Amino acid sequence: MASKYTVSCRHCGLAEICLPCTLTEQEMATVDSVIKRSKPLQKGDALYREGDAFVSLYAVRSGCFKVHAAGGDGSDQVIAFYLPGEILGLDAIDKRTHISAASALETSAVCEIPYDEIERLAGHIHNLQAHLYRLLSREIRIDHELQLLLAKKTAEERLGAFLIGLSARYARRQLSATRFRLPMSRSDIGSYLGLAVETVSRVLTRMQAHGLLQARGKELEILDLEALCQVAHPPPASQAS
Amino acid sequence: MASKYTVSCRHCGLAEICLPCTLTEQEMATVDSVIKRSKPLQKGDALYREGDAFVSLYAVRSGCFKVHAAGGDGSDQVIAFYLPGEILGLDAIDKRTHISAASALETSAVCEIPYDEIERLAGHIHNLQAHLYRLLSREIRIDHELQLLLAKKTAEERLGAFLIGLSARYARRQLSATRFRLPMSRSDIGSYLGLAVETVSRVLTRMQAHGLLQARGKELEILDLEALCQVAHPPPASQAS
DNA sequence: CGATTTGTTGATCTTACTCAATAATCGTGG
DNA sequence: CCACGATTATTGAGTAAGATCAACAAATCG
Repeated sequence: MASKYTVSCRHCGLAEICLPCTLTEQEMATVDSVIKRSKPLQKGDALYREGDAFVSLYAVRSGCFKVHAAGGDGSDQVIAFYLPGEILGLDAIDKRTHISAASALETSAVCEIPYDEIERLAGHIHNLQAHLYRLLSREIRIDHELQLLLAKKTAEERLGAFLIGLSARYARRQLSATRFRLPMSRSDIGSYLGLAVETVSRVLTRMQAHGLLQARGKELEILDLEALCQVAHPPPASQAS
Repeated sequence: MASKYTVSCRHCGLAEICLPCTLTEQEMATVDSVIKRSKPLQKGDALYREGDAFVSLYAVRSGCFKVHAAGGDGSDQVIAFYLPGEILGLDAIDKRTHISAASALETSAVCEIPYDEIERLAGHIHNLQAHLYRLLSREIRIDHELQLLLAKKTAEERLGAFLIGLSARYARRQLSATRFRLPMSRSDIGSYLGLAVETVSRVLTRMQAHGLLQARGKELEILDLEALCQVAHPPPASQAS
């Protein structure tokens, strides 16, 4: 008899968050048995560094991580943010080496998923195999969506789309879609979106002035999600004033 | 006895191009048997469209494809280019729907890899399973590298890095790294790199004036790969004049 | 061979970057 | 707990890079 579960240790409480997959009780227990619960990381701690050997995937249990890599010019470019229920390290499977670093943005905890073991299990459990393919595919899809976001020309569009995306991710976790804490700094956001810190700050101020949101430090409240979507997705060749 | 082969139909002649994987002769034959050779597509033809049901992955056999999606503002944003030996459609596995379209940039041919069948085979052939994970992981890695490229501020850096990347991909196929045809239009390049067509044209002209390359229409010759790398990877806080 | 698309070049303007100064927040130790 | 320094965020002024608009040239295609 198959029941709805999730690929992640059950003690993590991530059941509703990861992609749902259908495994039997026994299969689920087998998967659980290879997943380790790691000790928490403090703000700024590295989960892994550029060049580290790839051993495990990590499921964020709590907190938030940024994945970042050194750009050619010495700057540290943010590639992605990971919230609870999301999986880090998928880009390292191929080369068996981390090409980017992952750092905690606040006190965070992860589940460690030793890759060789989960891959071995996938050979026996077909639904697990299919689940992992979907997980990787989803990451690719998200990356492609980000490219669309970054193609948006104005700073308002980028930041708007970014905030809407964050909101949706919190909502998926049953948290408020309109009131949350930005775990990352303005400069992380800027790096991620290809904008200067000052521009991020200015755009937030401007959005606030227009009554779209309320930002006090890292606390954010979206006051007009509708209008924010308008800003992020401008209707073809027309400005709604 | 296992021998070195590649996941792709043998009649495609892609043996050196795709990720190498170790399969027995018999396993290789089984994989080959599910892969179909499709009829060629003409320039502008769609391999699949946004919203199409996902059925197969496609290995580019000859020619070139662009993957593109409608941005919020109605524009058609280029997400990626695929050259022979590269696999299209990996972003659609999760949702079973293509979220972007793929179009031939010139007369092209593909091998069709029915996903359900290859996934089923992966359940039996462990090396194939692992190979597919690496394939997906590589796509994620490439996307992350692109993000680093797009974070590069100036048009020169982006275009330089783009051309170097293309050069490397041609070189991997045993073709000239310094003399090749750009299969895509200037406006495709601009869309991909987040630049206006005019900027792409101007930067190419400028690079030509500096003796870095020779561009006549779609024909490109890199005259000074060393210097082009300098342009793409500017040394920290110093301008080489 | 003419029509249409694609590419180049020029002039102008806007956006976001840079530099700079100030303000708020955070973390730490007295 | 509060004061201190350090980091992070905001705001302002000036500038530069690239977008846009426009005209023209070249290539492609039927």
